Amino acid sequence: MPSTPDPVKGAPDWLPPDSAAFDAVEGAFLETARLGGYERVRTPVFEHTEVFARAVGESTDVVQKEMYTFADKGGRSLTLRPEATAGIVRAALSAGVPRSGSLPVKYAYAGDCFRYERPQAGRQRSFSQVDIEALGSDDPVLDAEVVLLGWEALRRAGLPAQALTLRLNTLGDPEDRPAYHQVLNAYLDTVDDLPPDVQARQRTNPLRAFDSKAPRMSEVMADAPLLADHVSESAKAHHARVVELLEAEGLPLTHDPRLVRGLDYYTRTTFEYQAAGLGAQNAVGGGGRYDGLAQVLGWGERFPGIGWALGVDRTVLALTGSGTLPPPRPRVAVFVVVAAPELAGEALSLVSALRGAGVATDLGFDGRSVKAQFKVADRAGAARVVILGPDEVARGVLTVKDLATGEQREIARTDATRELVGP
RNA sequence: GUGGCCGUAGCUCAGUCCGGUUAGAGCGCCGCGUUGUGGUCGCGGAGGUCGCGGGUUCGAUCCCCGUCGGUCACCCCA
Repeated sequence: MPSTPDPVKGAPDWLPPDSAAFDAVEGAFLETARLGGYERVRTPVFEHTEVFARAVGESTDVVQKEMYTFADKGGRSLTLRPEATAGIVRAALSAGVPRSGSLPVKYAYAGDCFRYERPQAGRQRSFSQVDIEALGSDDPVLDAEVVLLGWEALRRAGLPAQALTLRLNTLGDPEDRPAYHQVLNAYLDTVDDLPPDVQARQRTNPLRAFDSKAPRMSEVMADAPLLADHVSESAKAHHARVVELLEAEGLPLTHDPRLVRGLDYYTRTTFEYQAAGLGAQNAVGGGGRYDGLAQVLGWGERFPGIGWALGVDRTVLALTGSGTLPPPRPRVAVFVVVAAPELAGEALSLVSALRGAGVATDLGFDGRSVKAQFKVADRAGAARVVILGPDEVARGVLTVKDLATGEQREIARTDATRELVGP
């Protein structure tokens, strides 16, 4: 017995009517980016593995256990992107953008990313996000703009403000890290029952101790020295300016000194948007500044940047949970009922002419009864049905029925496009 | 990678605890009630290897073991 293949674990399909919600959310995000002057970029879904290993960081979970890495037939190690920023920055560097254009450049991106994780509510192995990246400026005004745009994008997608939380933190500069790591490790060494995973991270990236959700660790970390208290004066001033600007805009900021993102490239400003009604995975978006990323990727000079990623799937989920999904639009405006099978060719010509005039139009197939075709028209959400039968053809007319009112009239065949355009 | 819960019609589920002749419901789908007319209503119909494999039994959707899949959570992130 032949059997159809199952979908790949964690790789969701989007079919109607759900796909309409997906498009609406992605569209709202991209439109917000466009209004902010961000231009669309596309980069490949795979990169050389080292792009992510270096950018995201060897010590991260993403690189250590979540990447789809494979060798191509030329023996290159390639990886399906687990996130978009690294590839976009790499593309900008490949094109010599730091030396060629007026800065900052503003990029927007939409597409799928891939991480090998156990799926759960709001988390899939193949997921879709929209990113914006502003490259080539370390102006705190830019930080504020980016954070603000993310908020507006989520609002435009339909999430009510009261369902959203915005968490903000600063991670300082890379140069601030070694001294702080010493302070933090000294503190952690005073704790005698550290969980093994935290002990392991102490060497590679002690900041990740803040990530641990072990009950014991929440007590421990409550008293831990905070990075925000050990950053340079310029980073502090930068953060203060960002906060000042965002508060002036009335954004409901939550200061979270323990917000440590799981990607190593973040510096200074980091933030996360959380939505209600999502289950355990409640972040619908996040981002931050990554002033050291270009250099990690081998660029010889400083090339700062900042951006966010918003989860499309997760936002659809949040909208579903809060019952604020917009109703899907009708599939077509006009439906042509073919009252006799031999008129199918004539019907196709009519449909084609209507489409040419910008009217979304479908027609009946399979020689089904007029009654059955009307049902299809109704389900398609058509406002009007055009009946094409032997009688109409003989007299050079069309019968047009308004499905909402039930009114029916005849029009001349030659007037079809003019009569059927519009409401 | 670890753990809880769950796999019965296209979908949502009942039945399984106390194994027993043709496995049910609602929705959806198809047709009929109009000889060319939808949404309501009525009637009829199609559709199921009860996830898969093995075991116990006279007999398994039901009990046992294994396996695969789904789901939620941990870890972590969008």
